[in-house]
Amino acid sequence: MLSFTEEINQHKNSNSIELSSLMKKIKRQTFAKNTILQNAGDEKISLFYVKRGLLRSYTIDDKGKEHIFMFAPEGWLIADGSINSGATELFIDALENTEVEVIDQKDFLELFLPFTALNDSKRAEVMMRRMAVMQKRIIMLISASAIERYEHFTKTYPGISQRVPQKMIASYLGITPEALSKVKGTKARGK
Amino acid sequence: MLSFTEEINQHKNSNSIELSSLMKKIKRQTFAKNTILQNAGDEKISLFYVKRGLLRSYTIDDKGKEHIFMFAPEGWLIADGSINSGATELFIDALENTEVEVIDQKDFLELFLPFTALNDSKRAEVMMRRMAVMQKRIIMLISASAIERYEHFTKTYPGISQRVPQKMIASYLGITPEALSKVKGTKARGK
DNA sequence: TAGATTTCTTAACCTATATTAATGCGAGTG
DNA sequence: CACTCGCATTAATATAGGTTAAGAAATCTA
Repeated sequence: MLSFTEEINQHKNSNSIELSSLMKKIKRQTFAKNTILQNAGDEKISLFYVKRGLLRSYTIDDKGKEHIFMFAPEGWLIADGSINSGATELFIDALENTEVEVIDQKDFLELFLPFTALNDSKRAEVMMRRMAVMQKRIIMLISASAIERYEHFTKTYPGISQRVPQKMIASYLGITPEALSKVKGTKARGK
Repeated sequence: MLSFTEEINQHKNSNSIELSSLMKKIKRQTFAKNTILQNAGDEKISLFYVKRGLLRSYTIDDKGKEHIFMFAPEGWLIADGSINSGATELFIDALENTEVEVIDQKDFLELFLPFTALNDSKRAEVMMRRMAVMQKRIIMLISASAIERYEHFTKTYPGISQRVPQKMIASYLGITPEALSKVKGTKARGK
């Protein structure tokens, strides 16, 4: 996927006033490892495009347990999809020193999307691809065993298993770190 | 949500030639209970708007087991979100005698979306709402117990638990019918 | 580098859910 | 109405994964 600024630069045809005012809405920021970019309950929803590094989004349940919703390595877009009560439900933080482009959800919807050529069927396609990924994950979660989930993860995020702690992968899969460790061990030994 | 035709009728401002050619793309059909509307592997992806009745979408795994992805009662839109290899991955069938409006995905993307006023930020909002629902379900699946999942289901589909067999609800939740029966029983007795 | 801290692994034990099977109920069909 | 057949329930048993705990390995930090 292209970053926000790259996407905009593809459409220089438009007048430069509109273009530069949109460009001002996009901030480039760097965050140190372990920095929190968004807290659940924040009223401003932002979209982050990862240029370098690694982010994750997650919830914390009543018992204080984290549940990772997604990871976002280079080239990924990450944001809280929830729009209830206008506030966010997910935390987003940096698992590595990370460089991002940021845009407000409001600006994204009102300025960015209408500006780019994506405001035709291509834009719907991008979102449908995203929904396809979620559909696959839901089906996996209702049907697959721990080891099958792990294998699904490695396909979805190639090369990421070396960059994040296993306990976070377990959290993403909806199992405990101990269960993941066990299941990986027995699988390796079984070969 | 509005049906396809209702959506179109909101935009009579456009010229009537374009409007009537679009209208021709939308078919109204009725399907008897237990009829299959779409098989996994079908090359034509259709979108179904349910005017009356009840549909569901589901996969069948290697062991022949069904996994229900979603239900679609009156007012819901149902379609296979997967776009891999241009073919569908889900089955869609009728749980009741059902009346729908149907449109091809291709026509939906190329004609319907550009036609309606939804081709601005509103359209993105509709899809974001959909993604928010999926986000909630994923978080529920990685974090909630059987009974919590059931309660989440009754909130998502109020009034539907009386219209579908329990074993299908169990399938939607990713648990066995026996487990759902037990868990409901102990909960009722526990009160 | 040493020490502290976090993460991973292993193991013993526990619990929720799966599996299998038997029974009874209810809806659909002749 | 009688006969299926699919569905729900219950129970006995099995198992995957959870919990707890402790030590080993890796990573961070001074």
